[in-house]
Amino acid sequence: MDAELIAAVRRFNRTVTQRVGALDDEYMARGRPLAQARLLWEIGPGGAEVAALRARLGLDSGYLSRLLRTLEGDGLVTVGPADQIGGDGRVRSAALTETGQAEWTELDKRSDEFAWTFLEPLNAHRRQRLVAAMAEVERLLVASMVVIAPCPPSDPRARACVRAYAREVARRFDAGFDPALSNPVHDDALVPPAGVFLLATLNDEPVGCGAVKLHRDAPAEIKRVWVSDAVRGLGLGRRLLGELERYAADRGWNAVRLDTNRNLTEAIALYRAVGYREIEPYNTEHYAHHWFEKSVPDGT
Amino acid sequence: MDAELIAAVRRFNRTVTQRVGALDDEYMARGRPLAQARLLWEIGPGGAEVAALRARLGLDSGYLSRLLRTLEGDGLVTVGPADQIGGDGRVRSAALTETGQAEWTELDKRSDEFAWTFLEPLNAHRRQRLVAAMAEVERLLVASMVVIAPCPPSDPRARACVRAYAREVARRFDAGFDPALSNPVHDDALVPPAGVFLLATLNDEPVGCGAVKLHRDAPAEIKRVWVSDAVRGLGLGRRLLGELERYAADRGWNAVRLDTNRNLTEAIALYRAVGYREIEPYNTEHYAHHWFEKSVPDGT
DNA sequence: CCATATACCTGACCTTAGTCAGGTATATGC
DNA sequence: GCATATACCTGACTAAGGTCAGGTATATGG
Repeated sequence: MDAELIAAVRRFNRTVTQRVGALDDEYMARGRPLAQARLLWEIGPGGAEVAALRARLGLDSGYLSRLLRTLEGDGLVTVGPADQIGGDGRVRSAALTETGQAEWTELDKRSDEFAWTFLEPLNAHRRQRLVAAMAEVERLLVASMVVIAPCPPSDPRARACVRAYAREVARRFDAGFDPALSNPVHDDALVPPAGVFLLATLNDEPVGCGAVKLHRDAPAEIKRVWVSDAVRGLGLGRRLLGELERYAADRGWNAVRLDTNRNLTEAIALYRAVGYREIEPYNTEHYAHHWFEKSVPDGT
Repeated sequence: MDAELIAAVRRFNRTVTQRVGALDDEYMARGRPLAQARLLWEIGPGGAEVAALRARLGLDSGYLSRLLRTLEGDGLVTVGPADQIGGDGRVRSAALTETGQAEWTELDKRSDEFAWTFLEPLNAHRRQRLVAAMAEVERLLVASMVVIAPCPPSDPRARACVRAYAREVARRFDAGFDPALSNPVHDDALVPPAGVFLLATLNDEPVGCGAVKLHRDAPAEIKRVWVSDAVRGLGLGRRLLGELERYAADRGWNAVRLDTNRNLTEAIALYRAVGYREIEPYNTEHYAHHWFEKSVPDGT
């Protein structure tokens, strides 16, 4: 741990996040309790389902209900059944009344004004620099906010990742990608104890994935490592690979291997960088040009 | 107002300040109420006077007393008379007990760990970039956190600024600076209605100043514009000049003038940039080589 | 159709944060 | 030495944030 870097981050946390965060809250609140203001904001002009609000704001179900009743009492919000056709009759949905819309617009305006207080004292050149630096901080902090956790391959978020993976290889392989020509991977093989599917999420949105199959009497096999464009270049691929290797190692496997297409050059570079070495083909995957193996240290 | 820049700042506020700020609080709190944890932190290994804590944390006097009693009750802090020799007998000072010291060290360690969570997933190169971007954001946000307000020239913070100003010109003038050779400025001339002294503060620390004398039957005269190294290059000098000009204009003066030394090149560049034009000498200031004047629009 | 799960709700309750009106002891200007 | 200000304190009070144990209505798997 580099003490100087840590000190710099701490200074930033103190002066920027604490101070700006507190001011932002004040602007947002406008005399109203902050929790109410935030909720009003999250409901937004388009309305939102109660469950979604609960998840986004991380509130207790009872607490959220009470907040909604208060906003209803103030004539800012109406809560009614979510009117999806044939939808779940228990689900309810909150929408802004006309007064609520006006209030939301006011909040939006004040948020703009608050942001402007940072830009206003600067000249055009420094404004650009500030915004660029903010974007850089934001992007690099994203790396620490990505959560990697096991997930059933049947989960809609997992499916979304695999579809994105397929779309990407279709775009990059020389002759597209036809799943029928490729060795199939069954869900069952990616569910413990046969293997695992890891999902990487950023604020609960899927941004990457990876899977490993624990073959009987053979090295474990890594499949479907994919990282969303939004978070590429932040070391997520490396982290996913590491977690998959550790998963296999912890369960007694001492080597992992994988196949890949020659067009995925950054992936190949990554494999080499983290210690994979090229081996003879161990399967007949139609789209593979390279096969790699890495021995993984015992998990004990 | 540039909508794109504003949107970028708002995104930053949302993802960085809100999220990181909230996490930082959690780390800090460790099960203890946040206000207590913050107070414990602010007391620090060296102890602190109660008044200083009140100012730094912005707490109500009664509330702070109660927090101190709680920490005392938990055996973390002792509060006793501030033992300055011949000091004010009303002033009291808080210090950490041994347990309190241990707790403080733990908070410090956790703060380090929290900062490390941002750095850890990045490689060395990106760590440097993150820290550099954070420093840039911090520096540019400072501009919006500087508060300019009138202040009696006898205020200790005003005196500190004027001393810093004198030190700086002593360093930069060709033959040093001897106040006895320079036209004196009396405090009375910088107190309304004769004139005003403006103090620029950042978190209540003085970081700049400027004064204007409202001469009878003559243009107003700007004196002692100084900006601390810590905030130089953020447009504070320009802001101070603008406020001084407005002060004079609002009171019926339609021109301001000032004298300056040839070595203060950035100041001279600033004067020209904001509309001052060079005039014949209007006084016999020993250290002046240039005299400037600007007409200021009526305040009505 | 029954058992169980889920989505949302209500009521009871608690802690934390913070304000305000005095109170006591010391300092300060005249 | 008196009036007034100041530094810190106590007690009474309030609002906000939040938890928890049920309750009701709808969904779901067998």
